[in-house]
Amino acid sequence: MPELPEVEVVRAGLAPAVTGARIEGVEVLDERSISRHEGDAAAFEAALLGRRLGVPARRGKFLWIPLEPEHGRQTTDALLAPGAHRALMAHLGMSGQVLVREPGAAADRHTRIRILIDQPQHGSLEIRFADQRLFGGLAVRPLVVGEGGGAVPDQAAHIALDPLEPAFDASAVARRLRLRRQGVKAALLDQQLVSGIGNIYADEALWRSRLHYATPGQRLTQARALALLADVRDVLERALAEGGTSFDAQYVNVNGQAGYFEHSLNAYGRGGQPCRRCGAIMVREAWMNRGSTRCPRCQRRPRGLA
DNA sequence: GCGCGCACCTGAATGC
DNA sequence: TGCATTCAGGTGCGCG
Repeated sequence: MPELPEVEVVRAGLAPAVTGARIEGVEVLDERSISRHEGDAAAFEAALLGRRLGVPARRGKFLWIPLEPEHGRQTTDALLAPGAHRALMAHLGMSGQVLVREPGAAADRHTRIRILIDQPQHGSLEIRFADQRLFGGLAVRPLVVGEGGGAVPDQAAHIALDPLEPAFDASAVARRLRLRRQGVKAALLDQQLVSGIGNIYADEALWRSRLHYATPGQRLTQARALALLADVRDVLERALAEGGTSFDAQYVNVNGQAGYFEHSLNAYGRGGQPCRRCGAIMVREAWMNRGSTRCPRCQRRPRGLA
């Protein structure tokens, strides 16, 4: 599942291939993959055709490529003031992939959108958005001022800074976390508190911090909350260094290659296996319509919780 | 405002 | 062998 490290690997892979490129063709094969776009496939294609792409950017699990300003072109987008900037926004959802291929390369399974570009250094390339479960998608969205002051697509304006952004204020996030009555795992997955964390890295960070997922944020000291956020950052950085996690082959980089962090996972997907710290058998429990894996010895349920 | 449950969606795995 | 069911989970929305 693509979380922050996987999306960052995709962003970094896209940067040399798309920066400065001109869009020569757009083909929407499945309109469900542009459900976040306001308009039909024809409108999506018209919004991109002939535009030049800027440097890909990311916040949490949202990825976008700014479209360079249109000089002398009249916009028909009611959301957009004349001269304002827009971006091609991507969210990978559960199974989205952004692939860079040579034109005419063999078909990729579940390809939903094809974008043909001409890049000054690399010539003609095809960007493919493939998505099995259709939770992800592409959209052309106006850029607005997001948290921290930078430009983000309007649909990501509510998304908090992620732990790898220079402006991320761990002390402030820890204070907000400690106001929550909800369990720490639910808080970590709240993209309006801290972005980029999904089920895999939440389980990994909680294992490192020896915290049960249901521990209320209110029960954490500031030091414990800061230590948890440090563990979150550490696990994200390590996963990024290993090219991300390709647990069920739903994530690959822009060249279609899997990451290696699956081999370094200590919690997610290890139910029934011994804890790498204490040897107790890890348990996988139903939690919030998902699964959550923990060590019953290292990550005990807090006293007083059902 | 917060916390929780649910719909969306497909294909692999499992059960009968 | 074939059909039905279960499971995976990020996001947005509705309800209490």
